[in-house]
Amino acid sequence: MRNSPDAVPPAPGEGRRGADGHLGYLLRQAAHVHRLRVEALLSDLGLTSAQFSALVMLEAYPAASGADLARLALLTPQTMSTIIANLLKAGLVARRPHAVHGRIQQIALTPEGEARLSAAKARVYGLESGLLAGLSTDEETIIRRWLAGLAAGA
Amino acid sequence: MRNSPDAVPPAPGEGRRGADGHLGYLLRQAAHVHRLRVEALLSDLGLTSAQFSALVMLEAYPAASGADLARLALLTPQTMSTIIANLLKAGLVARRPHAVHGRIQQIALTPEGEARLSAAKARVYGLESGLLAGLSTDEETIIRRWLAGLAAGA
DNA sequence: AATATGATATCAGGGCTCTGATAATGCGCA
DNA sequence: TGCGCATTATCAGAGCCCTGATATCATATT
Repeated sequence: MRNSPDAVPPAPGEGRRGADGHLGYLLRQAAHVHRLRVEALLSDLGLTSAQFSALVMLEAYPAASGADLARLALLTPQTMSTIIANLLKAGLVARRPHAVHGRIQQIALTPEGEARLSAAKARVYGLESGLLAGLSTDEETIIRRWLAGLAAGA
Repeated sequence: MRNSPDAVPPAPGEGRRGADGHLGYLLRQAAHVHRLRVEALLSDLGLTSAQFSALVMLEAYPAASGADLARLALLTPQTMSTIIANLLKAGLVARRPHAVHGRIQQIALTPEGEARLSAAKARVYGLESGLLAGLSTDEETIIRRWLAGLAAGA
């Protein structure tokens, strides 16, 4: 503490803030730090982490609706709607009404969106190797299974 | 997809959304799902995940300043400031000026804040065991080390 | 055919998180 | 003494994420 020299906080990596802290707390911090890294990497492309995820999904599932994307990302339709709105404003995606279902708006990448996504993927996926640094394949498998189980609601 | 039967998305846990997806993506989803669980658990106490974290730190480091708490949580002072503002509004913490340093505001739990925190901790730490379900101690150590390394900026 | 149900989209509002900018305080050094 | 630097707090603005409520459209039920 800067203001109370009698209660010195441990540095990250020490005490309960380190590997013996609460697992939920560690998970939160790790995801937070990783998200900050991704956003720093993408900031000059004018993309946020959430926008990048949406573009990746849109590339994999073209002509998806907002509700489709929300389901894929485990987000609410309202949240996805604001992300899409920002991508629309930036001209990275476009919408057109569904040919049959009058209410549905299909969303697609624009050429500019594809270009931006391509540049972003090269950078972000470069972080992936850093995430694996120092891990054996067995360890990687353990971690992957644990994370996937959590994400699937286990 | 509900609107395009020709492009069926995998369920969570299948395909690239499962354990063979991108590690950064898995990390994000896992932390997201866990945060939702914590907030569902705490909603009737009127606490968010961020507020709970702040209260835990305040209990461990009494009379910390907003800047201190921000450092502990790896958040910006501005972010911590809004969290504190909401805790103040709810009467769970109180502030008083530092005895020597005129600018610093020291923050402390109120009795109501302590009571609320105590109830919340019992619930949240109960989730911890679920996070460990099916893991050997070796596996747990691997996961802990990986998360802590990431959070520490490795 | 009329109604009920479910899916989609959107409005409103609140909390979390960031960046950028501003102001006040305390400390070190010329 | 006085100036500059670091720290603290705060204002402003933007994006993400949630809950709750509403309106539109499609389909299934009666």
